[in-house]
Amino acid sequence: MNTPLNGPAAREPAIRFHITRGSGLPAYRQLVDQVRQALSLGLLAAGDRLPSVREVVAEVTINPNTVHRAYQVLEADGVVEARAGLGTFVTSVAPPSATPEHQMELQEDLRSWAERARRSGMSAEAISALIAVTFPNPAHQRQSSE
Amino acid sequence: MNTPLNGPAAREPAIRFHITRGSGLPAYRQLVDQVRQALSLGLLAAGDRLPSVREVVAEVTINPNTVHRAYQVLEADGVVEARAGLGTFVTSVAPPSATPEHQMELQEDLRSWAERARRSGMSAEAISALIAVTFPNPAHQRQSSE
Amino acid sequence: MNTPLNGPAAREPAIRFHITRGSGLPAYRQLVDQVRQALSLGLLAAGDRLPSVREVVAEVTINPNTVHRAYQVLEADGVVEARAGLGTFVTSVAPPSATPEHQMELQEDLRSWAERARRSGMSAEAISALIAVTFPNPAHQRQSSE
Amino acid sequence: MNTPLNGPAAREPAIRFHITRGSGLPAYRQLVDQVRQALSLGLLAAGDRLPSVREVVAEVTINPNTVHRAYQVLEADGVVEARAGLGTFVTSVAPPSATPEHQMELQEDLRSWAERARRSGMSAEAISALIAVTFPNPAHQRQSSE
DNA sequence: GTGGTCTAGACCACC
DNA sequence: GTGGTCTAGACCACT
Repeated sequence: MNTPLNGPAAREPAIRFHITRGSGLPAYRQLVDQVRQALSLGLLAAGDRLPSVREVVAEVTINPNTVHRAYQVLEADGVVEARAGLGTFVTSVAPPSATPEHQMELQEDLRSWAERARRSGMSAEAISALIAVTFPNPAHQRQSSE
Repeated sequence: MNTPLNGPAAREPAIRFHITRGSGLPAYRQLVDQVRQALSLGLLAAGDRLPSVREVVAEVTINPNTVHRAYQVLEADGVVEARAGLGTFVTSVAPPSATPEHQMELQEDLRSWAERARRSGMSAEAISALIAVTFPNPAHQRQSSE
Repeated sequence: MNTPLNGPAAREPAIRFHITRGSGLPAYRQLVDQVRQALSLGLLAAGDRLPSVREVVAEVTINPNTVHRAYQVLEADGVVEARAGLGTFVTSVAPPSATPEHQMELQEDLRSWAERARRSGMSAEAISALIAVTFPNPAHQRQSSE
Repeated sequence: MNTPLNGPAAREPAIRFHITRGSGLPAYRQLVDQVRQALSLGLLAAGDRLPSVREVVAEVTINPNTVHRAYQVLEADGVVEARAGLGTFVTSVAPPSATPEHQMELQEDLRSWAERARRSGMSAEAISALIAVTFPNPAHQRQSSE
């Protein structure tokens, strides 16, 4: 759990969003996916507060309605809960994963794998493609409603 | 060229498509991405013929217009060339990549990496998330053309 | 920019389209050509907003999809940029051309040339044909993109 | 009239075709238009023989059926007449136009006009656009069936 | 048979 | 309101 204290605006958000415009993925969906990813990696835990709509808008240049919609989807899926005047809070418990240390280790292994691939002549596109081919149906491709 | 033999209708298509409905990615975009991925992995080469629109339709249950749209995007990007009455052909040369053997080796390494991750307690979602976090802006997220 | 004043809905579109049904040229292509012509004549400049799809539909009696297709081609060629909820905007800078006054002068010369041709017995068809023969490959006959 | 002699294959064709692939205009339509233009300029006259389908195919890389179709359209419009074993011959009389000398003079004037336009900074595209704007509905944009 | 264009209409995402 | 995607189906052009 990530220091779940009280007081409305007292701490900085537990997650920072980013939108990739070029991708075909709708913006609201990118936000939803990022929350879910952070959850499954333990970067976000029950009780954590999502940044307010305004904070997100200030950060990523997006329409407030779009952020709001993403939060609604997450709430409908039972992942977060909006509390009037306080903000939006994670409610679902993160599924057990590897320890943060182990995850970092795995991430390092993945990076060095990519480095090897690049040294053997593969472009960034090719490496991406190889990953896509190896894991044909990644988890982020599911529908909403868990 | 990959399969330069036989008469026009004698050889099977150089690529087979698949659509993931649940993903937020538009179907036509998935087709486009799959062609580009195949190209960057050397699975598709200049001169190869893409399956006809009708063949794709028969295979993946999608509207002909949607397939056509994907092919149009690829043509606008200079990746393929459509010739009425003949079909749609790859024109762009694949950038040099690793040898097929080396690619298979790398793919095997990637699979065993994922296996290790899973054994250390990570769910498929978590593994996907870890990959997404490690490679923030994969190549397939670019916009078309300039 | 041509008309940089006023609020969003206050100014009239920077270009008006017209479709010639009888010509063999596809409608979407006529729209594309008209935008590019206006651009090369300086009638349209970076920042200008094209009429919305619905506006065009109301003006020329054409299917929204066809207009959309034209705008898509222009976007793929980097000429315009579509922003959902806002409209479609010219992005490419017009190449330097003659001054508007000079262009009007040249146009006047061209008109009087045609008048002379007509007085010497040539029909409108013949004059058209003479122009076509004199400029065999006009710019509007190019393919899109690379 | 352009030396209308006899004997099937004895003289060279009175017109040479060219196809612009990039243009949206269908190939058959380009052939039709070229015949009509030549006619209205007096380059083709009643009795002249069009090149045979084979000759056209050898010249412009096009499917025989497409050439055939163009000739059929012209025949349906009463412009030409196919005579079995002999070829296709122009039947319609050319409308009166300017004398060849006068036409050449006018063409020269047009060329020098374009030269002036170019010297004042206009690109080839801009010149094309200016012509298109000045003559909004050129004759070649009519439907078939005179 | 191939690709290409157009219409019609529904539904989604974004501002 | 804006643009974007998809379906359905008709018709055309080309080989």
